Amino acid sequence: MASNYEHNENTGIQRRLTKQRKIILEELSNLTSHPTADELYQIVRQRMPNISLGTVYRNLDFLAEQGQIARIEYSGSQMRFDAFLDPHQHVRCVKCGAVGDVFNGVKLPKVANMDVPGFTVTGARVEYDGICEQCASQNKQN
Amino acid sequence: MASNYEHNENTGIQRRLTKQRKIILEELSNLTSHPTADELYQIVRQRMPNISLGTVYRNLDFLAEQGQIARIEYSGSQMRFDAFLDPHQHVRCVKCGAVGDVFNGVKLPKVANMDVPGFTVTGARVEYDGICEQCASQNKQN
DNA sequence: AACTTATTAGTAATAATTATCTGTGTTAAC
DNA sequence: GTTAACACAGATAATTATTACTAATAAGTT
Repeated sequence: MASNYEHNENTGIQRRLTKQRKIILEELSNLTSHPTADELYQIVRQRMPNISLGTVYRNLDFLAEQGQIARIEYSGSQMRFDAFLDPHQHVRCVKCGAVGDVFNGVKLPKVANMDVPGFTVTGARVEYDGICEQCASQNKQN
Repeated sequence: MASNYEHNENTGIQRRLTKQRKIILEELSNLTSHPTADELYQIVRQRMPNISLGTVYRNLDFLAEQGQIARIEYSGSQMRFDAFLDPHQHVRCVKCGAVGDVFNGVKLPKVANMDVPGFTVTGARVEYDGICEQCASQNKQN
């Protein structure tokens, strides 16, 4: 039953499992919608009305740092978060920004030895663009 | 001397090739650095001190809309612009955000017929992460 | 229970971008 | 050539997403 938060070996800083952190992780885990910080804030608020948006941001940062959740930094848009960690890729609706999972995506080859003048390439990812069902049906949604 | 305006067939709106627009496109074309709007603003200012940042943004938007330049909307970072239109991909330095060109990148297969529940996939792109030479040598630059 | 200090709520600050507004220069119509 | 229409400029204000600051609180240890 040991806590995950007892000690960070690197920094020596003791991390605490606060109610807020617990609820944020719980609620994110219940979602498949890849919410933004603010969207998750609205949800968490229902269980904990006084929580602040800053706390949500801070904990999402922390959890991403710990590798417990993943940041989805999709091109030119707001940051989104995902508690599902199995390797997969993402599509984004170019109309509304909704993000979906792609499990049968393109497999990228090893990229570490690529010859790119001026850069040492360390990684790569594929981003898909698309239209979500909702936007496809309602042909003029934002 | 041809008239200095363009007629947009789609909108019927008459567009003007202003000094500002001309210089913005010229200076961007001279750069291989994929500048941000503000970086380009600083450069254009040397030729036209009274130009405003808003004008740079407005014209970059316009030029991108017309397909004369490309927007580089790299994950979770500031927008950058590129006047070089031949198909290529980009690396971004994870330390300083600098963007470089990748010409020998992964070729993505056609993606339009992918089966992704809830989405119609229309396109895809590869984003590379890396470290630029400068950051690699000075091991503690931002 | 007392103590230490990481974390919180609340708020202010920052950064990037977009919108507004008024004046000006070009263009098209007379 | 005048004039009316209007795209665009510069200046500035507003917005949006995110981060920083601070005093009070509470998690985890002793």
